[in-house]
Amino acid sequence: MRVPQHLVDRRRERLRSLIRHDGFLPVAEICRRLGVSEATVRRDLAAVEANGDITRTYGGALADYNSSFASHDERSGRARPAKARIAELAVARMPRAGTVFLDAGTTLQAIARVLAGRRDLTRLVVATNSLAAASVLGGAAGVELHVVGGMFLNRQAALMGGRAIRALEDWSFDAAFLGGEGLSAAGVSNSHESVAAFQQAVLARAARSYFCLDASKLGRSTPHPVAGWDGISGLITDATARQLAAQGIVLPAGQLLRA
Amino acid sequence: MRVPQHLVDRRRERLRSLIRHDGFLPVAEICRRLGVSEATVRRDLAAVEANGDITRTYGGALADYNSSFASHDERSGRARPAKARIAELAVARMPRAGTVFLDAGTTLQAIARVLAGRRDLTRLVVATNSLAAASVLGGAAGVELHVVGGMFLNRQAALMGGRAIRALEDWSFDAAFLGGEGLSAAGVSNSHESVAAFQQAVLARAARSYFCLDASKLGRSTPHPVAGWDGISGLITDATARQLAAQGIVLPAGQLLRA
DNA sequence: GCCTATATGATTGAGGTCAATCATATAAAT
DNA sequence: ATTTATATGATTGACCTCAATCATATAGGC
Repeated sequence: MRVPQHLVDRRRERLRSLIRHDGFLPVAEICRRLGVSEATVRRDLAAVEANGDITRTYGGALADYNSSFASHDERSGRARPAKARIAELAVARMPRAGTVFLDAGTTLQAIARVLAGRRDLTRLVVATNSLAAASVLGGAAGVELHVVGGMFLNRQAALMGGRAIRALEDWSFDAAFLGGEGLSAAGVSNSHESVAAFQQAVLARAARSYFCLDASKLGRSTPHPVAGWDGISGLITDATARQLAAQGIVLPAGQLLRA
Repeated sequence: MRVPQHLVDRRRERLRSLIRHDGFLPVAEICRRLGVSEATVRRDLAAVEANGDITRTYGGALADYNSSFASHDERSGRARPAKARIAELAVARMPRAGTVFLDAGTTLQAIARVLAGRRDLTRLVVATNSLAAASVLGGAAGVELHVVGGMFLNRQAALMGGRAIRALEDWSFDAAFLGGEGLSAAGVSNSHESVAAFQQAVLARAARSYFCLDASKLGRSTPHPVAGWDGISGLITDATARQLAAQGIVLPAGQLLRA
């Protein structure tokens, strides 16, 4: 009945990605897809949930980016997940009135959620190419929300491509908040060229720019560079200066904003 | 025990935004926040879910924007509502390859859902200003999805305004499928000027154009006219020719497509 | 003002979900 | 090779969720 550890790990990784892909899955459906019993699914869910990427609900589990319900463990004093702390730091850097850009990605979604909860905004214009961020911010108090049009990329659930870049010509931002997939000595990089090109177009139109990446991106180098460290205003991350230095990333004080 | 209709509507609107904000909420939590019984919450959930913005799960409800889980209610073999029949008629009018535009609104959302289920599309380019339609169509087979950027209007969950109209200059459509709020002898009308202006811009760039409205819009005349009957290719509706004639709407055969 | 339609909360029975416990098979440890 | 640790599935009982039904109060139409 016992199964090798590496198969267990693989199954749990698969579970994690299934949930993140679908947003929500009921336990019965997970059983069917994974071909294991409910008991095992529940145990797996407990294990993956402890890693902080998903949240269990009665009857299933959902990806964390879908829910600020994760906030219930914020109250219960435990260490809040890295993304939430990054999000608060990013929102603190936003003006109460002005124009900002929000990129796509789970970290940016966390930022959108925190931003939607702010009650002191007066006239903040937010532009985004992320449908998820738009959903969260739609109707938020004090926010005028714009979506930058473009071609829908399924993987990122975001709008990209030539039309998106052209749409940016309409804009200039007081501050841009961007995500990324790789974080190395050379700077921030992404795995898709169209994403990198779009982000560069955003950078060109932003007075200030912040990259928001959690520590899991550290050391990963993806093929399409976006920007070097001298081109950006700040890196918002939960990684320590020591961890960053180990990867050859040394930033002047003020440019590194630790969550 | 009975409560005024506008309060019910407001509570349901609040429910919708609560769920969209938090991504997921358990029923018990909704009860607490709305201060009503579980029975009422379940009824509200059923009502809001029918509008297509959220998905119920066992024990709660989650925002639709990420879940491909919304299709379960199509399976249930009940008599399909008028919108679904309108949707199938509209989708039948779409080319398998080409460029089409989808407007915002619940009827168009139904169309998007049917379109996403089609498996015979080869290279259909779909442009929309509706975030809901985009969510549904994201990743659909054979569809290249584009979102027309613009300012987000909370009421319609769609993108409008000058930027949206300017973004249309990039496009020309083989066919456009549009919604509307009023249906009278004069033609189709809407309650918001920016919506009407945007739709007119779409019409100007579409070789063919179809308005898709269910019978509930019959006789309602809203202040901002969009188009007269001579300017459009067809009206797709579940209303009978007799019902239409009673409102002074007489269309030549071929222009009236009855669902 | 009267009547009807309906929004609500309570109740109930059916069915779903969960954590705990246990037996078992087998991967790791020695 | 033997022993130990653990991953699994089945079972059980407690708890939860849900839809249906009903009584009731009141909004909305006449």
